[in-house]
Amino acid sequence: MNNIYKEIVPYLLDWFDYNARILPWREQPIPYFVWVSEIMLQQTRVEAVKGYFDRFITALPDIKALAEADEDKLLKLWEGLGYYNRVRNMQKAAQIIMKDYDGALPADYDKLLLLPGIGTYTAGAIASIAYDIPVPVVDGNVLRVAKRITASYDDITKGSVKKELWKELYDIMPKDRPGDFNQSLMELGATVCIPNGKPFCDKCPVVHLCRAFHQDVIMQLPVKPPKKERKQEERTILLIEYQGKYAIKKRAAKGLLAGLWELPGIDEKVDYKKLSKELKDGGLTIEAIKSIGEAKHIFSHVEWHMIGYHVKTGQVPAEYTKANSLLWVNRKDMETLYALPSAFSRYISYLRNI
DNA sequence: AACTCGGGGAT
DNA sequence: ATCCCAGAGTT
Repeated sequence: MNNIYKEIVPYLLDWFDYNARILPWREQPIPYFVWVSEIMLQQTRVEAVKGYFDRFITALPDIKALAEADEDKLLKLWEGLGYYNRVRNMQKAAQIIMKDYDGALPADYDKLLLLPGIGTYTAGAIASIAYDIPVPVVDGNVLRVAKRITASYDDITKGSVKKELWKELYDIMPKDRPGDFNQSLMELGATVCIPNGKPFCDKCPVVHLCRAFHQDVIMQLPVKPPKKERKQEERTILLIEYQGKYAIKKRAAKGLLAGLWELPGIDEKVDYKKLSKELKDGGLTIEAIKSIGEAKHIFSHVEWHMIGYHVKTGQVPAEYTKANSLLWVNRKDMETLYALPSAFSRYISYLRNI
């Protein structure tokens, strides 16, 4: 077997010894800490995670605390990180670990893989970093570095390509330092062999082995197919004020921003007149309606184009509150107790400045 | 295999 | 405005 990746191992380990970033979750490789950090890091940059990790493990210092945590508290700790099913799945896994594994993450790649929210990447990361088990990780960084080193034009979004790379790396894993090797590949991808912009090949410890560098095709790799366009959606966002409190609403348990809180609204853009009619039909007594501007929020595959209104009411029938499953909260509670995603930030900040 | 699921920083 | 990020689950 002629595996090109075997040659990079010593260079990457030596490089990692001197160039590893100092990160909060690297201070102690406690399995729970590794797990939390790896879940947070899924599709999320290191810089974004830094502000969340310490707060999370301080609030929920161990697996037992995570398993027993209140859902609103959990979501509030995750607010802004996105992909909220990550934290819900992590809690489900924590409950399974309490029940089946006596409160400790299993030191076994296949058992890790069975837990909710832990796929091939995260199982490999926990196994190698926390338990020194020689299994590889294949994330976006590893794919990019690997395809450049081999000057391969494989479509890295294909499962077969990821699977093949996993096997090739599995065969050359250094048994003494699997976690460091995996992290060195990702670290190289994040800091030297970067995705956007020109990589710093002059600082690369394996440039002498890099086929893309020698063929001068670095910027053409890795190969990914173009993504499809985002769906456009229009919404009206309402800041309904009643006796100094404002209405919020819990989103559906499935779909976008599942289970998070939101400002109530309408699934289309309505003008002053139509809004006025809709509210009156609902039984509200309106004292004033003020337009509070338009806003756009871009998700991965959807765009919201919003128009907002501040509605002051003199009377809200209990019927209306119930029919729309609203919760009335003051400004402070809205910001501190309930996870309101940043899609609404423009209107939340309007409220803050009243 | 294709879709869904967030948010933000760099370019 | 576009890309992509220490991906996983569902369809």
